[in-house]
Amino acid sequence: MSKMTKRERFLETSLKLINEKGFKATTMRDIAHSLNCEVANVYNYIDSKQSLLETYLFGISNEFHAAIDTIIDSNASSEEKIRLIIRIHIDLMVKKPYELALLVNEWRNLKEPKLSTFLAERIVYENKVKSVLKEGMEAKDFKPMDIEIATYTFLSTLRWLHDKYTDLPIKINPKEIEEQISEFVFSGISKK
Amino acid sequence: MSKMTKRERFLETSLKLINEKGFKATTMRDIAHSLNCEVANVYNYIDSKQSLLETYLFGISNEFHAAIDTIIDSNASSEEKIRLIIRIHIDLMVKKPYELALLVNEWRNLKEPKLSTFLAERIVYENKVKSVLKEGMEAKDFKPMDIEIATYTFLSTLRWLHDKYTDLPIKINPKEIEEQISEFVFSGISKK
DNA sequence: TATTTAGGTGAACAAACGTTCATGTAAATA
DNA sequence: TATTTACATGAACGTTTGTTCACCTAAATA
Repeated sequence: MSKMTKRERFLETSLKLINEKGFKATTMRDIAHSLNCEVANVYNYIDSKQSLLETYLFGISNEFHAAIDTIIDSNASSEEKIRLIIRIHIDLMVKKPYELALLVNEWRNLKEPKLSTFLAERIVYENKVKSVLKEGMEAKDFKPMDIEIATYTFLSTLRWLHDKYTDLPIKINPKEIEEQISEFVFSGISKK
Repeated sequence: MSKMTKRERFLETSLKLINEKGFKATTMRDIAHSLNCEVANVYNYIDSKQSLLETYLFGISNEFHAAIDTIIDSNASSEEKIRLIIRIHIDLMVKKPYELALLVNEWRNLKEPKLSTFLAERIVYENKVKSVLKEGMEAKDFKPMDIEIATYTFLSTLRWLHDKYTDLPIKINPKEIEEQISEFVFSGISKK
């Protein structure tokens, strides 16, 4: 399907552009220019600028949900579940760093009612993580913590990845990152 | 100084607006409207929309630098320095949550050469944190870690604060957050 | 009193924006 | 061969944008 290929090339190009300049600052003419065509042509591939953003954001959001659901439904231990959550974040960063960066930086540009849908999905995701931490606390695998603070702090440890991964030409070793972050999350920086 | 008061009221109002809608999405007419005046009047307080952003960003950036310099120049232990860095981040979140949110979300909208200046300052800040972690590793206070990953992971644990603090009407207890995050950073979530 | 200053107005500007339209071409399909 | 399809164009649209201008008013200052 030559259309599919072309459309995907278009999606990839505009994705990088939006990442560099931000969604609002990227104009349809910018996108056209980096594809060596005229503005009007862009509308052969996409309905509107807004739907472009929606495609990216809900696409990557769904991937996160699919991945975490598999983990939660498994019968792994709480610790193992947290390790797996770390892994899927790093996997997705390697496979789709630009989509991930968009997820963090550009969701504000969604309009209602899509914005509310997106935020609701995000809360659901956070709650899934929260449930794993809670489970682990109740099983005494994890220490007693404020569950809200622990959830946000934990998720934050994974939120800088895309930044370094989209910028650097030299890619950091994902396995190394996974080990280092897991170690950080489970036992911190202090020498015991 | 009635001008100072008025100008500060103007700065505060536009700061919140920009946080809600994003810098690009906030128009000068939006700002005027939320001040119950006309657009032209806004230019009595500020040179341009761009300089408005610069004022905020470099203002809060300077505060972070001033604070961390005091810590680094002290003769506290590495662990104590990290604890103090956590504290200043939380202090600033309490005092200036909106400026902090801007620092995280809107720096992309700076234009050259201010953008480069800002990014250079940020790298300097990260390097200051890095030096504390390195110092602690060499003194065997901290475990052996990849210094880059440790720095970014540590700083990330502090980067979600503003989000919750600007949104919620009920403020979380800063002292509690400080303790929880310190515990997370130094010894992780595992029950030892 | 005369004058500077702080605060405020409405209209207008040139530029940039997302989007549409009528039209064209070359290849794939029927 | 006839027709659909994918890809492409340039001009134009209505809006919105940041910013400027000439002008106004009331209070503080000289």
